[in-house]
Amino acid sequence: MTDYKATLNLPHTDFPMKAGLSKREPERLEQWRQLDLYRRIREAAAGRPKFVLHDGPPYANGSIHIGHSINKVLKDVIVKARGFEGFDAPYVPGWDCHGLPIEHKVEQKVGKAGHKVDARTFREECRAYAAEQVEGQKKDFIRLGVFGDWDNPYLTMNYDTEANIVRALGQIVDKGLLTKGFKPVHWCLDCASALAEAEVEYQDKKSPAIDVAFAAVDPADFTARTGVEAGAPALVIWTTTPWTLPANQAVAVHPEEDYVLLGGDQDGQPRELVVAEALADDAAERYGLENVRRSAAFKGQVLESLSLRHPFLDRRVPVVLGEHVTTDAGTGCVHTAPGHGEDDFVVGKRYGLEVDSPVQDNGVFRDGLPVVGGLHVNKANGPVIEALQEGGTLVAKKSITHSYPHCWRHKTPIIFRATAQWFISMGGHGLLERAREEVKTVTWTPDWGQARMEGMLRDRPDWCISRQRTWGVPITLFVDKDSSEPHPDTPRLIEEVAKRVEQEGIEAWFQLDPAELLGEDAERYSKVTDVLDVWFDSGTTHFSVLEQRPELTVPADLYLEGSDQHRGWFQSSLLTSTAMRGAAPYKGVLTHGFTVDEQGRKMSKSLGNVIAPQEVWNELGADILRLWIASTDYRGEMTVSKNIFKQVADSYRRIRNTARFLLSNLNGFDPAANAVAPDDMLALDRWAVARAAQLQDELRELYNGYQFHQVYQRLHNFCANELGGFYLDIIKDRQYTSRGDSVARRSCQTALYHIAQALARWMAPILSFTAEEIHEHLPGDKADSVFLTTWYDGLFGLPADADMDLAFWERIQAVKQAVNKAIEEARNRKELRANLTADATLYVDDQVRALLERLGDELRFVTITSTAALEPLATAPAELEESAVAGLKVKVVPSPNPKCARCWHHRADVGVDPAHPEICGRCVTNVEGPGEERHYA
RNA sequence: GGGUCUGUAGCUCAGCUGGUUAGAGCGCACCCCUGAUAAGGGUGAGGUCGGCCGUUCAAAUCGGCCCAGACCCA
Repeated sequence: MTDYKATLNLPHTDFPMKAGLSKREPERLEQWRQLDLYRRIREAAAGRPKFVLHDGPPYANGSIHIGHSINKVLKDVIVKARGFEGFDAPYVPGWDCHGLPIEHKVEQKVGKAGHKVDARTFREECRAYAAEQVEGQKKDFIRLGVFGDWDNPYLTMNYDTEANIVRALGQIVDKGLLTKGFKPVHWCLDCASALAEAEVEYQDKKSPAIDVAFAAVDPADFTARTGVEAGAPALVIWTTTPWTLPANQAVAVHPEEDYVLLGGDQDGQPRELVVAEALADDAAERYGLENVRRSAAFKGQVLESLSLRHPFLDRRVPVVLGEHVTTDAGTGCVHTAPGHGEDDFVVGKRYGLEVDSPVQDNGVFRDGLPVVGGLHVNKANGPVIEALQEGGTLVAKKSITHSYPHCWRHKTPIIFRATAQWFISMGGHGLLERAREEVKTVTWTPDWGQARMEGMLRDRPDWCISRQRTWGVPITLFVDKDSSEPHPDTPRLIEEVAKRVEQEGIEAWFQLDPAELLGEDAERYSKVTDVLDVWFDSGTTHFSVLEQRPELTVPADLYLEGSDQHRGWFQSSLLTSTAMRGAAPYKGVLTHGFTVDEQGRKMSKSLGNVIAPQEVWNELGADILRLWIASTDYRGEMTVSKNIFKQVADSYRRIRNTARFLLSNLNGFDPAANAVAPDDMLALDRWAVARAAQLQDELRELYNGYQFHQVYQRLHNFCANELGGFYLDIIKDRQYTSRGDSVARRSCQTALYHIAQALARWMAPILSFTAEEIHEHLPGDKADSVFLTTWYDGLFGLPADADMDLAFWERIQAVKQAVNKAIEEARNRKELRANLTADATLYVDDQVRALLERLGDELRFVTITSTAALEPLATAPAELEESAVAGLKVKVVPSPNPKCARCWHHRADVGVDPAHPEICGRCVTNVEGPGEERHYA
């Protein structure tokens, strides 16, 4: 038997089937580094329209987790896709470097500032620690394949950034938006500092729950207001923080709520207690009242300004009205201490109540106070309750477990405490109102982001930006020692300070002798030592980064972060930008969800369902991680598990092998010399290119709309359906058996070349490593990197007058499916094995005949059967069922003809040439004749 | 407890303004190939569209309630 295999053009490529990503990706990174690729891309894109995605700085602490990966990869996909779309899309990564978590880490190492080390040394340690963290995270971000200016990122602790944060504060002061206030803030007793809202978390806590009677000073006044006769009426409040009672200034009731006077005996003593009607039964039971009498109901508003006696202090407090009062629990009468609660503070302001804050920074009550003087708040509940008992004002006492704010670092309960703090006023110059207007100008993705942002801005309180901490950008103000007013020359002073900070960092402020700047005035002013909330640092990067770096612009085109940042960075950025320049710092905001496990639960160490990104790229490769991120709809929760990564790896292989097959069939193809002109290409090949062109349009639209999971779906389906299941299967015969340089084969290679070119770029934003590998294996002249190109412009559609248009080929695919089905049935009946052992007869009506006749003799190459004959539908054997294609029945029988040793088709003309007894006529001409002609497939 | 979301085959996703037997790819089962071979081709089985109640001639698509989950807030 002659070996005809040598006469075939079998596929060959060095592009490996096995990706070996975990090993190859680091090599690729090194190659990119040596190419100085990020800079090369910038050069190539110079002068093109800009697209600025501004990086929200991750906090410089800890190794990166899967959430970081999602965030950075989504950004990278967008930046790269914008590059292919023809934009100059720089990416300057950043880090958030000041703040509490770093202080905590450093405290564990060197002890608290001011105790074991001085503040200056402590800050140096913080700076060193943050720098180290930045390097660690940077290494991982680079490993993910994220392109950016990694040699020159922005750090909020860079001296110039610190200086510009100070300048940003200066602008806020200039606008008159900085105010000093005495307000209740979350106060951590262990931090001895105010906490940002983000630093507070809720946990269950056991607390005493007491009911306390506030007796009316004048029972006659009570009766006059309510029409209820009473000897010694008292309003009852319910509280879980007895220690705040010394600061009580009022009792709040709801104006529209119904209240009643409960009369009865408690342990033999008569009581006359005012509670909300809705809670009266509960209350009576809780108090163990006997012989209960209940008065007619009256509205809360009639009690307004009724004078009450403080339960254990010599103080008279009024009844006030508040919409915040609820009847969910308690009594409907609310203990009000403006120094210890937000609602209380607001009501207190309306009624001119005193903001009493008897607790000092260290959590200890001021000396000399009755009952609690000198006591720590954590030890004050007992004495307060005793005092109530003695005064007979304690009506009930039990213990409850409830959700209570805790410090996210110390995990200890925090308190509300009024302290002197610096605020950015939301009302100043209508800041909040203006910001709400700006929200409307922004494109939110998903669109509900707007509603969420608006909701959060609706009742936004003033922003407390001061922190009594060590590692942060200082609030660089000199305030009058008497009036606490900032120095009248503050704008100039702040710029002076900023210049020094630019040279020496924030230490310049802490070491500054006020006399240097103030001269003789230094006596009258003191330096503020508070530092800024870190949200101010990151919130002003639109100024300290976007406005400073020449390659960036304000507003940015896009901010992209997790959906928690509606309250975080998106908001701090919006507020400061609106305050400083009257406009939002971004044109668009995109948010992604958080990861959950297969049960839909969040990732946490305690649940043990955490997947480390490092593990993923070490085992499967960064491209698999990237593909997972792209394949998941980021708008909702993103489910992640080992199992899902396994599935993603499976689909990765499909895409990779499709590319590999394209490349292997480009063996011996030089596009410059061998490409066939579009008009000379075979119909099927032109169709394949046209489908690719169509797909490219879709993919571009999907990339532009940030719909990456759809990009993935379309890309994968194209590889599996149009290519694997149809085109590539069909062209194998022609590729392998026709003459090496025949039009039939070169036409196909031309199509494969165009598709491979396009495919590498389609996947490049997502599968960056693999795309570069494909690009590397492409024949012909090419750029040093796929990322130095834009979308492939070598694709072309079908001619407008094409006989075989897209609809035609769609019908052909349906016919092929019908044939497949008939073959499969025959195979199951054990009549057939391989497709090419089959002869197919297609019984067709006139319509289908008109369709299929256009392919002439080449129909059998499409059906991949040895013959494909057309017969009238009416002559079909009775037992044949109609196929899924109307007007078509398919009969498949084993071919009676001998198998050609070369092309494996079963043909009657095998041995037609005596010199080649084992092969068919077609193969003879392909082996030593002029070669067969193909027109369609 | 409040705000904003999510819930379609084992998995990842389509299903537009309500209208024939709810689709795709993967996975799975079975078959084929051995000239893409730790690949490739084919056929097939999988769905109470989270649940309940409504509106409607008609709902995965509209409304209400409930359940589960996420983020934010209290």
